[in-house]
Amino acid sequence: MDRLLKFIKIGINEKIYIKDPESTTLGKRIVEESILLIQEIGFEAFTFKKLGQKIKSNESSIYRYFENKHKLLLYLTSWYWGWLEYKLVFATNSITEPKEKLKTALTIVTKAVEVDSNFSHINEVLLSKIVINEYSKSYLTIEVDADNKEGYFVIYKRLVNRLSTMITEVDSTYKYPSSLASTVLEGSLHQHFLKDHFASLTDCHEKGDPTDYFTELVFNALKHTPNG
Amino acid sequence: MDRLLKFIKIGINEKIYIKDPESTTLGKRIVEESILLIQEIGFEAFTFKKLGQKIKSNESSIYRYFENKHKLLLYLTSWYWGWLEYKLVFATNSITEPKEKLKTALTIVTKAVEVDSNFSHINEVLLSKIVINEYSKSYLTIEVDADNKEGYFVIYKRLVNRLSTMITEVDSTYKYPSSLASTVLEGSLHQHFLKDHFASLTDCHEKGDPTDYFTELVFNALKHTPNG
DNA sequence: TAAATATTGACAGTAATACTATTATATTTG
DNA sequence: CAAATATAATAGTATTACTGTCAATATTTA
Repeated sequence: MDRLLKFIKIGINEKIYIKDPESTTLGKRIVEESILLIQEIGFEAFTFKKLGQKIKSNESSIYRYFENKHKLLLYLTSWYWGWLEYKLVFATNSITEPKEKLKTALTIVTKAVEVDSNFSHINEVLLSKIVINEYSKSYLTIEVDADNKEGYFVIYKRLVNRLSTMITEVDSTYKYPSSLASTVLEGSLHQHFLKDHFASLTDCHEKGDPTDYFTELVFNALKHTPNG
Repeated sequence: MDRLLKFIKIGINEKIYIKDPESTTLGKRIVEESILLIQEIGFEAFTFKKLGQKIKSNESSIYRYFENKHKLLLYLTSWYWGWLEYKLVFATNSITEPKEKLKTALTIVTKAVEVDSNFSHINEVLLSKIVINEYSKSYLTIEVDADNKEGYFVIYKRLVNRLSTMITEVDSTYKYPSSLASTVLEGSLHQHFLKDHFASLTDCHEKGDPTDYFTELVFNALKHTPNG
C-alpha cells in the first residue's frame, strides 16, 4: 500500500499556501528541509531566514510559498493528518466487522511512526515528531476561529469524525463518540510526548505503548472487548 | 474552604521568578494584569512593553520580576495547578472510600472554573481560560528537559501523581494509572477548548460536560461504576 | 529625622525577527 | 529568441526582546 503513496497527493487547502510547494523543486525543498530544521531547533527558533541559509535559497523566495511560518506549520500538520487519514481509510476500508475495524483504526492512529516510506520528499518519522511537539501551537492561537472558518483544520476534523463514526458503529448507545475520538488523537500525541520528556507521567514505555493503553480504554468505554 | 485561600500562599519554585511578585504591589499588579492582557490578546502578541503600558509601569521594571514572558507563563500556570491541587487535597482529604474520593477528584479537576474566589488578586476564572489556551506552550518547547530539571513543572507532576494514586486505590490491578491521570488532566483542558472552538469534535456541551465524560471513562477503564 | 538602601521609572541602545519592496539575474515556455 | 516567470540579492521598516544607565522616589534603619 505504501507504494501508492508515491502517486497520490495529499489534498491540502489551497489557502494555506501562496504557491503550491509541490509544484516546484524549490517548494519541495522548502517543505523537506523545514521538517529537518524545525525538528532540530524547535518551532519558536525556526525562521525563514535560517531555512533560506540551510537550503541556500533566499528568505524572500520562501515568502512566495508561505505567508509566514504559522502557515507552513499548518501545511506540514495538514499533510501529516492527510497522510494518516489515507493510511486509516486504506487499512480499514475492507474490514466489515466494526470492532475489528475500530481496533485497526486505533492502531494506525496511536502507533509511533517508525518507518519512513522513502517515497516522497517528506520524512514521515520526523514529521510525526513535529506533530507531537508542535501541533497544538497551530490551533492554540487567538486566530483559531478565523483559521477554522478558512478551513485550515478540515483534514484533522474529518479524521476525528471518521474515528467517531467507527466508535458509534461498535456501540450506537455510547454518548461521547466525538469526545472519545478527539481524546484518542490528542491524547496519543500527549502520551508520546510524555514518554520522551515526563516518563513518570505515563505508563506507555516498553511494557505497554499508547496503542495498548488507548485500545483498552476505548473498548472499556464501549463496554466491549476488542476481540470476540 | 475558599476563605482559607486568602491566607495560604501557593508555593512556586523560586527559580521561576527573579523577584517574588507576591512580595510587592507592583508584582501583584504584574500578575493580575498579565492575566487580563494575555486573555485579551493571546500569549503570542503579549509583550512586557504592552503590559507596562497597561499597568502604567515600565517595561524594565517588569523584567526585574520575570526574566521573560515564558517564565511568567510558567508562574501563572504553576499557580493555577497549585491552586487546583489545594482544592483537590482539601476536598478529598476526609474521604476514605476510594471510589468516592476519585469521583470527587475528577470533578474538581475537570469542571469548568466558573466562580472567582475574589480573595486574591488572581482571577481564577480567567486564569483557567489561559491554562486551557496556553498551558501546552509552557512545555512544548525545545527547553522542556532543562526546564523540567529545574523543577518548573513539579506542581503539575505532583497533581498527576495524586490522581494516579487515587486511581490505583480504586483498582490496584489497573496497568495505566499515570497515563489515565495525565489523559484526564490534559484531555479535560482539550475538551474545554474544543467546546469553545471545535464544537463538532466534542460531545461535552449542555447535555454532558467533561466531568461526566471523564468520570464515565475512568470508571469504565477500572471496570467499576462510580456509585456502589 | 537623616542617611542608607532598595525600588521604580525614563530613556537609550542592540541584535534579531518578521516581514515588504526593488532590482537583477536565471530559467522556462510560447 | 523574445517574453514571461521564478528566483536571488539587497535594502529597508517596524517590532520584539531584551540590557544598561541613571535619576527619582519610596522604604528601611540607625
